[in-house]
Amino acid sequence: MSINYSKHFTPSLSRYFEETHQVTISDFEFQSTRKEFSGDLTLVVFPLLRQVKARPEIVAEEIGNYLVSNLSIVEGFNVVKGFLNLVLSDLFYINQFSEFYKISEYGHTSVTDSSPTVMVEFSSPNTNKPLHLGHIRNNVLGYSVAKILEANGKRVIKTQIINDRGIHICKSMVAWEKFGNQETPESSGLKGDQLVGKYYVKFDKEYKKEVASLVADGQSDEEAKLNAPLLLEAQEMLRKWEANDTTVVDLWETMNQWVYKGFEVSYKNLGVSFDSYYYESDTYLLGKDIIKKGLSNQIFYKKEDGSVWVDLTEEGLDEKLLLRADGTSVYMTQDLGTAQKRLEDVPALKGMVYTVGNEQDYHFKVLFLILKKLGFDWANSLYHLSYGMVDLPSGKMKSREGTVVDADDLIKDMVEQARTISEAVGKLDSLDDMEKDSLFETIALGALKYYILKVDPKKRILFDPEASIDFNGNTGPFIQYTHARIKTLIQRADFQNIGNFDTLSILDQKEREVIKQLGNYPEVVTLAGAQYSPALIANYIYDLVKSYNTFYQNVSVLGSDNLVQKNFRIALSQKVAEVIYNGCGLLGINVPNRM
RNA sequence: GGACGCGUAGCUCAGCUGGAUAGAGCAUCUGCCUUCUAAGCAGACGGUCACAGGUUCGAAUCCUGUCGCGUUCACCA
Repeated sequence: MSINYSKHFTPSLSRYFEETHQVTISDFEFQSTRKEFSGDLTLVVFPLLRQVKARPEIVAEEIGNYLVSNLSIVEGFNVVKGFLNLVLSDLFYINQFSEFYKISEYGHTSVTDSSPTVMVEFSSPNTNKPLHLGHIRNNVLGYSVAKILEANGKRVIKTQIINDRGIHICKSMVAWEKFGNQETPESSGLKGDQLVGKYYVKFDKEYKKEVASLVADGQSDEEAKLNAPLLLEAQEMLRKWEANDTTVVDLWETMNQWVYKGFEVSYKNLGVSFDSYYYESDTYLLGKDIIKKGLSNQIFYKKEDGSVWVDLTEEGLDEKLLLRADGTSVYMTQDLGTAQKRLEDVPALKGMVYTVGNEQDYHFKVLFLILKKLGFDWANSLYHLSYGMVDLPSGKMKSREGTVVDADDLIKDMVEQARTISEAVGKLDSLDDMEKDSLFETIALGALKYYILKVDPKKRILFDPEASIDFNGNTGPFIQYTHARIKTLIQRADFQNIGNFDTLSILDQKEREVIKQLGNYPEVVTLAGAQYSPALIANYIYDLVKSYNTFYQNVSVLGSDNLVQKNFRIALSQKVAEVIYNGCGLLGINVPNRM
C-alpha cells in the first residue's frame, strides 16, 4: 500500500512542530503504519535527529506524549525504534470521510474558462493496414491520459496525425489496381481498413515472388529488390501522386475513405474518440517555412549540397537532417509543420502530449529541442508519452508475416470469452439479450484495457491472451464486479439519515483501511512533473477494491443493529462505488451496475 | 561502439520525495456460501530485489562500474 499522509492527514500535526522547533514540515516523514504494528499513522523520527540531538526512542516518546495531551485526534501511541506509531481517533476518520463524502468527483479539478488547453495525440495510424494490438496499447494509453488531464483541470483536445501519404499507401493502391477486380467494402463485405490491408499484404506477396524470379534470372538479391516491377510501379504512383495526377489522387482518396470508415468502427469498438484530425498530406510541406526561418536566424545551417541540418552536438546529440538536398521534406520537417499548424489552429495551446512508441524516443528528443531553439514558449510543455512494445508469448509481432493480433479480432474474441465465462457463472437470467450483449462487451473491454493500463507504460508488455481474459485477481472484471455488487447492495438497502455520522464512534479496522484508500486517491496525477500514469491509477483502484471487498466480506451491513453504523457503511459503499466509477472513467473503462 | 530504457517470487506485475520483517494476482495446497453477487474472502507455500562497489543511522529505490535483454543512432515514416 502506498499512502502519502503528509499531504492529506497531517497539517494540523505539523503546525505544532513548526512553532516549537526550528524544523520545517519537510523534515517530518509520515507513512501508513504497517499492519503488523498497532496504530494508524507513523512518524519516522530519524530525519529529526539532525536538529534535535537525542536518542530516537526518547524523541519519539516526547513527541507522542505531547500529541496525545494536545491533539484530540491522537488517542495513543507506541514507539518501535525510531518509529512513532500514532493511534488516531475514530472522530478523525469520520471527519475525514464526511469531507470526502460531500464532494462528488473528489480529487478532480473541473475545467473552467481559464483552464489551459493541451493536446493529446494518439493512435496516429498508417492508412494501409488495420489496427493491431500495438495500436490498442497506444489508443488506450492516449485516451486515458487525455481523461486524466481533463480530471486535472486541463482543457483537452484529443487529436491524431494520420499517416496518409507515402510509398506504403501506394503499395496497397498498386495491388488493388492489379489484383482487386474493383473490389469494394460493399461488394466484399469487408471492413474498409481490412480490405486495404489485404492488398498491402498481397503486394508484399507478389513482390517477393517477383524478386525471387529475378534472382533466379541471375540478379543479385539487392538488385532484384530494387528492380522488381511492382516496386517500380508503386514508386511511379508516388511520383504521380505528388504531381497531383487526378486518377491517382482519386484512387487514393477513395481507398483512404474506406480505411477511415473502418477505423471509425474500430475506435467505436474500443471506446475511444477524437476531437480533431491532422493529415500528413496536409502538413508535410508546412515545415519548410519553419526551416527557412531557422536558417535565416542561423539556428540551422546549409551544407554544400543544399541540405539543411541542425547541430545538436552541444546537447549531447548528433547533427540531424531537416531538409533534403532536393528540397523535399523528411519526417522531422513534417512534425515541425504539424506542430506549427496545431498552434495556428489553437492559439491558446499550452502543451502537447505525443503518444508514440519508445522506438521514437530519439526523434522526439530532437523535435522538442528544435522547437525550443526556435523559441516557441510552449516547447517546455511538450511530453513524449513513450511506451514499450507489445510482445506475444510466441515472440514479436510482424505485420508482413501475419503474426499480428488484429484489433477487431481480439475484441471480438474477448467478447466471446466474456460470454462463455459469464454464462458458466450464471446470475444473468433476468437480463434480456441486448443487455447481455452490452454487458459482455463492457466486461471484455474492461479486461483488455485494464490488462494493458495496469502496466507501467515504458515497460514492454507480454500479452498473454489467456491471462488478459482472466476475470480473477488484479483484473478489470474484478473491479467491475465489485462496483456492480456495491450498486446492488445500495439498491436493496433500506436506510435513512445518510450523511449524518455524528454519533458514530467505533470504526472497524477495515473501515479505516477503506477510508485511508479513499483519501489516497486524489493525489494520483500532476501534469507538471509528467507524472501522470494510468498504471498508478489502476493500482490505486485495485487497492481500494481489495480493501473494500475484505471489509464487506467480514461485516454484515444489513444485520447491523445500530442504524447510524449501518448508514455509515452504506455511505462508505456509495463513496467507494463513486470513486471506482470515476477512477475507471480515467482509464476509459465502463463499470456496469449489474453483472 | 555511443545514447536511452528495462532486469523484483515458477509466471505476470506493483513498490510514491531512500525507512520497520520487500507486496499483489496467477499457479499449487488448506479453510469459508441458511442473509446483501463465492467472478468473493481468509490462510499456507514461494525472494541473494541481475551482480559488485559507494553515499548514510537506513538502499529494491540515489551514484559509479559490470553483465543480460530491448530500442535507437537512415537524405524511411
